[in-house]
Amino acid sequence: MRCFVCVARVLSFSRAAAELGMSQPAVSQAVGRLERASGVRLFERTSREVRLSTAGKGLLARAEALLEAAASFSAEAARLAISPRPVIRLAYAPLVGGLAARAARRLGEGEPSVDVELRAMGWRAATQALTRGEVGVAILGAPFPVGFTTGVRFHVTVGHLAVPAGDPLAGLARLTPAQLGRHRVLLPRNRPPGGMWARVAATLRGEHQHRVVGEDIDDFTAVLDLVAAGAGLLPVPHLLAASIRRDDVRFVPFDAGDLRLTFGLAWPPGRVPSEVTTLVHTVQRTLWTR
Amino acid sequence: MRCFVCVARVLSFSRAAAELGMSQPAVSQAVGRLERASGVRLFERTSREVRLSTAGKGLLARAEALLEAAASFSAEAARLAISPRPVIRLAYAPLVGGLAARAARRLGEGEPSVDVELRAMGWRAATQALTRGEVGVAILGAPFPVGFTTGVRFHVTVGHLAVPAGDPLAGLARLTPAQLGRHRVLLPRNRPPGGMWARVAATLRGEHQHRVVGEDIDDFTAVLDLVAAGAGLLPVPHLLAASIRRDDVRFVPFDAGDLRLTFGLAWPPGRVPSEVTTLVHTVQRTLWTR
DNA sequence: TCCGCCGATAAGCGGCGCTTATCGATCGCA
DNA sequence: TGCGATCGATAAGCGCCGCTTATCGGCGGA
Repeated sequence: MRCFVCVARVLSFSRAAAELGMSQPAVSQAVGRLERASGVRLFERTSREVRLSTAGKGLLARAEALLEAAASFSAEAARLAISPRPVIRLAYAPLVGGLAARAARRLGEGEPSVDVELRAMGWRAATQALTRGEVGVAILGAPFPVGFTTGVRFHVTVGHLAVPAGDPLAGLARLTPAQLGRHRVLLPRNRPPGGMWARVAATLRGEHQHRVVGEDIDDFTAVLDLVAAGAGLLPVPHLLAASIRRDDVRFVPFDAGDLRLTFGLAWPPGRVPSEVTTLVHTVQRTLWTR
Repeated sequence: MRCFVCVARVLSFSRAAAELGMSQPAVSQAVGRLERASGVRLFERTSREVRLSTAGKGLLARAEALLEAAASFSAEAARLAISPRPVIRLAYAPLVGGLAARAARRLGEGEPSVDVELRAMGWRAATQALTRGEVGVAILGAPFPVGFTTGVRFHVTVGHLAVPAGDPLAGLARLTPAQLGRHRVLLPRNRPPGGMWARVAATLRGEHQHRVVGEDIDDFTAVLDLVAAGAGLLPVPHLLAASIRRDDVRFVPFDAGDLRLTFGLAWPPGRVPSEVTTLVHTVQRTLWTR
C-alpha cells in the first residue's frame, strides 16, 4: 500500500523504490500484487511514463486514508508505550493560541497526571477532527458545529490590523476602513457563515479588495509572513496582537465597528472523560483570571 | 489487527480463533506480535479471563478505524473491478427515501453510464459521511452543515402520525396533539437544533411524553416496527405515509400546526464531479414533476 | 545504430506466520 | 485434596510470501 501511494506521488517506480529504501523490482512486485489482489490496474505504464489509471485515482484516497489510520495507530501506540497517562487533545483556533497555551500549562500544574496535546487548526479542520474523534475538545469560533456540546463562551475583539513594518500605514496610531486605500485584506477562502472571517468580510464589503489566502487559516505565523511580504493586511484580535512580537509586522489599532467574535469550547456529546471536564473548567478559570 | 479487534470483542482467544477460522495459537501469536511491535500490552490475561488493558482500550478504536479503511479500500476495488463506471454516492434522510429512489432511477435512465449508490442515513451519519468523503452528495434536512454547498431546497410537511393498527387512535380520521393522551411519541436522541425532530419536539413540548429511540433515525422500517409493537407514536411526513403500506401500522392525519421542514442537497465545496451536478438537476426535475 | 533509462521478469533465499502438539496454570467438583 | 476440564502460552515444523540480485525488453535521444 505504501508502494502504491509512493509510486502514485512520484509517478516512477525507480524513484519510489529509492524513496522507500527498497529495490525497484520489489516495488513493481508490490504494486503488481496489489493489482492482482484488487483486480484492477492501478497504473497505466507506457515504457516512458507512469500514469494513475482512473481506478487508481479512485483508490488512492482510500489507500492514503488507510496509511493514515495505520500511522495513527502506531503513533498512539508509541505514546502509550512511553507514557500511558491519559491525554487531552485540544484543537484551538490559532488566534486564541495564547489562551490555549495558558490553560494547558495551568492544567498541567493542577493535574500533573494528564498530558495535554495542543493542535492549532482552522475552523474546518477542527470540526473535522472533532467529528472523527481525533481531538476530544476544541476551542472554536462561532458558528459551532451542530451535534456537539458547547460551553464556556467568551468574546474576542478584532481591533488590530497586521501591517508590514515598512508600510506608511504602520506609522499611524489608528486605522479606519477608509484609510486602507488600495491595500488588500487577507481572508481565508473557507468562511463559515456567521463566523469571524465572514463578519470581517462583511465589515469591509465593497470598500476594499479582499485576497484569499487559502482554505483556512491554520497557522498565523505563515499568514503573518505573507503580511510582512506585502501580500495584504490581516485583521487580528487584540489578544493576538498583544502576544506576538515581530520586527517585520506592526499591529495597528483598527476601528472597524464592533467586531466582537464569539468563541467557545465544543466537545462530543454523551459521556465525556473527566479530563475534558477538567480542561473546560481550567479554561473557564483562565478566562476569569486573565 | 483483525485478531486484536476480534479478541477485544469476544474477550477470549479461543473463541476469537474460532470466529476467525484459525487456530488458537495463531491468534495468541498475532496479538503477541502486535504487542511486541507496538510496545504496549493490549490485554490483561489472567488464566481465567481476558480483559482489555487501558492501552488496549485506547488503541481499539484506531484498530477498528484501520480495518474499516482497509474494508473500504477492498470494497471500492471490488466495485471498480466489476464496473469501472463512475458512481455517485447519495446519502439521504430515510423520510425522503421515495424521492431519492425516484431520482436515482431517473438518473439511471438519463445517464446509463453512471451508477448511483443510495445510502439511507440519519442527519448526523450523513454529515459525517459527507465530511469524510464517503458520500459525494446528501439529501439533508435543515440545519445544513456549514462548509458545504447546498442547493435544491424543498419542503416536506409532517402531517401524519404512525399509530399501531390495533390502537383506538388508529380508527380516527384525524388527530390533534390534545387527543394523544398518555401515548408516547418516539423521537431520536440526537436532534440538531432547528431540525425536523427539534421542531416536532417543540410542537409537542410539555403536552406529551417523548421517548427516545436512539441516536438518530437511520432506518424508518425499524422504528415503525417499534411503533407496531406499541412503543410509541411516530410523526411522519405525508411523503412517507403515502409510500409505505404496512398492515401493523396506520398513518393518521395529524394537526400539529405548521410542521413544514426544509430539505436540500448538500455537497462538498470546490470542484464537483459532473455526475453530482447531474444528480442535483435530476433531483430538481424529479421534484418539479412529482 | 548504439547507449541509457525504465519497468518487468526470473531465480534464489530468508523469514514470517500458520499448523499441530504440548505444557502450565487455574477453577470446579467430588 | 486430587482430578479433569479449560484456557492461553510455548515449541517445532513447514510452506509461502516478499525481498534481493541479475537480466531482459522497449523506447528515446545522441
